Amino acid sequence: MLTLSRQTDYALQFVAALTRVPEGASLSIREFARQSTLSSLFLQRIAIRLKRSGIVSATKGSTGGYRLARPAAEFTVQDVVEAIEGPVSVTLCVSKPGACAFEHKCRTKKVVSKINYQIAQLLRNVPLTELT
Amino acid sequence: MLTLSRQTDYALQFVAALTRVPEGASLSIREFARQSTLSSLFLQRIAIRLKRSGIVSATKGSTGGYRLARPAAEFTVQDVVEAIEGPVSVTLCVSKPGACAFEHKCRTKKVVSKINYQIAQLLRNVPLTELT
DNA sequence: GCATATCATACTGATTTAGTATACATTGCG
DNA sequence: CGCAATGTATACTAAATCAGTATGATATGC
Repeated sequence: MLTLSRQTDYALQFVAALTRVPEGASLSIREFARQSTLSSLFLQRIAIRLKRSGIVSATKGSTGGYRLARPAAEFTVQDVVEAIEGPVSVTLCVSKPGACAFEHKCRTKKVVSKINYQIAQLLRNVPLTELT
Repeated sequence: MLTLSRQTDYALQFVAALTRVPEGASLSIREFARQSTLSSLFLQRIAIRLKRSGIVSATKGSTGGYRLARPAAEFTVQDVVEAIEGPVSVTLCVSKPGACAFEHKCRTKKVVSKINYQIAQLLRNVPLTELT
């Protein structure tokens, strides 16, 4: 339905909060959950995906938490979306060539691919600094 | 997941075929299903939505079928998407103000709204003539 | 009258997604 | 050391969405 999953939505909220964390400090899931009234259990899975994608880094222990792995200006909304949902793919045929039996005589694929590319590009033009 | 439903995909295929129907002629669901190997039952629901949105018009009877309600240049991909899925809404808060309890202290809404608008605008820039 | 269209509604099964539960591992600090 | 706070991992459940099907009604041309 051309909509971002709630996980991605929450991920953006979380990352937005991280852009405000001072250098050297960190933000724990519990603390962010308290601020945002989102489920901390749910946020955990999201944070881990962000970590695996290299957007945030984490430290364990009682004073630990998450912080951006690099300055906010170096990441874009596209990075966050891709970390949670995988590559933008408006239709199946864009991401999985051969998945559609009708592909060889399909007249819309070219246009759809172009739209897909433009949407990804659009997301790439929004750096995380805009979320602050 | 930022993806179009299969219904929308099929709707675009169908509309693309309609752009090639000569003035005065029409294309039946059955005939199009034969060409495209898509389910004709499934296509029916889609065609009806397109009709309700004024994109296509229909005539019943044995020589009936569908045709574009106006020239292809006057419709865009956005019209088709909206006919099937409703207004583009990247997150809930864009289409239903008040649905999110966190809305008043949300830091991402502004950016997300902008992205939403840009995506809709992008789709509006693709006339159906490009599907031919 | 019959074949071929569109139109309307309802149902089912599969897939995805949100959200929860539980256990484990690491770190800081008294 | 021992405890509390943190992240990490996996598995599960319930709700929502979506694809696809079935059936019947209504209109039209020949």
